[in-house]
Amino acid sequence: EDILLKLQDRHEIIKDILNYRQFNKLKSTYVDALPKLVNPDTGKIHTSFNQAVAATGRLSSNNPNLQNIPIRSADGREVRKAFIPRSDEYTLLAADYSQVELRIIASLAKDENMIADFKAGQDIHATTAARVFGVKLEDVTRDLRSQAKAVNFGIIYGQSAFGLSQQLNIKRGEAKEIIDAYFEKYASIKNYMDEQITLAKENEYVSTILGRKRHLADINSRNAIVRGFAERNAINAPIQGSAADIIKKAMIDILAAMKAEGFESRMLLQVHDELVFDAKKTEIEKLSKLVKEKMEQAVRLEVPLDVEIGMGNTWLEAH
DNA sequence: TCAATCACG
DNA sequence: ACGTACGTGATTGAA
Repeated sequence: EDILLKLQDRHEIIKDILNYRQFNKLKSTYVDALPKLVNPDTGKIHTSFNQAVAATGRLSSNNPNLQNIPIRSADGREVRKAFIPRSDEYTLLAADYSQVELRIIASLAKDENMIADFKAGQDIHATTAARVFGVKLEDVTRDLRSQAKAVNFGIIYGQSAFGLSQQLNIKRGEAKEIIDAYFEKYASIKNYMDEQITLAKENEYVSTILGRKRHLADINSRNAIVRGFAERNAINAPIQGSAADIIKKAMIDILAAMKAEGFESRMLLQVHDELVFDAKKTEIEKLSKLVKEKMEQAVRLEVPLDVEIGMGNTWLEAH
């Protein structure tokens, strides 16, 4: 798909190929498959959540996977509208962590610039653009913000100048300049990343904030390619895994409180940084407050955690 | 059984 | 010179 997108101007058939593939995916994986999975006894689709599959400590979902229901494309969003509350006495409530992985890296790295921006409630991709491109916050264009966003995401995964250049369709030299500027402005993040790799090489594992380990057997490999993968895992796993720790603790705290206080609402789904509830309308106010509080207070970081709550008659509307 | 593809965070 | 951004699951079609 990446390659076809880059070649789109070179032949008129490319858009049709991509379009066909998109519809084929939506039809086979969701539109045709999901209705067959409705349990006749409950009238609902029931998924499984796996606790010991993902190497970082995330949950995964299968039979069917309800963690990859479409949302990015307009046609895909039609599928999401099919997910609705149990009855008209209920509504769907979605609670999302905002920028949780960037908050975690800011906190773990103790990066004063990024911590200050999160504490001030700033638009983090915009402030990154201002710092990296050396412009005033009010002069950050849509394009600069979008580039800064790509860098922020790339950093979490240990992306190289080559990877960023491919992502942004720019020259490798330009990508290198952007990354150099980033690490100049966010020096603590560079230090943190180097530290994780050093720790990994010493211990053959890295750890999350709540102590989960990811073993990295290949971290001292003499094969540079194999080692490179392990080094990117050493950077990413503590971040992705700490986010998983945080939402898991929040889920436990929420469930305990809901039980103690006799809620009829139900926790339905977890999608990595989001929880979805079938919320009894009479409980909405109490439930939103409870969920937001438990998610934001699950752990104490150097920056506040921020949770956005939405409600609606479909899963799409709840966002 | 495996690779390719593409849906999500 | 090498390859180049992390983590998943479902579907399809060839081997």
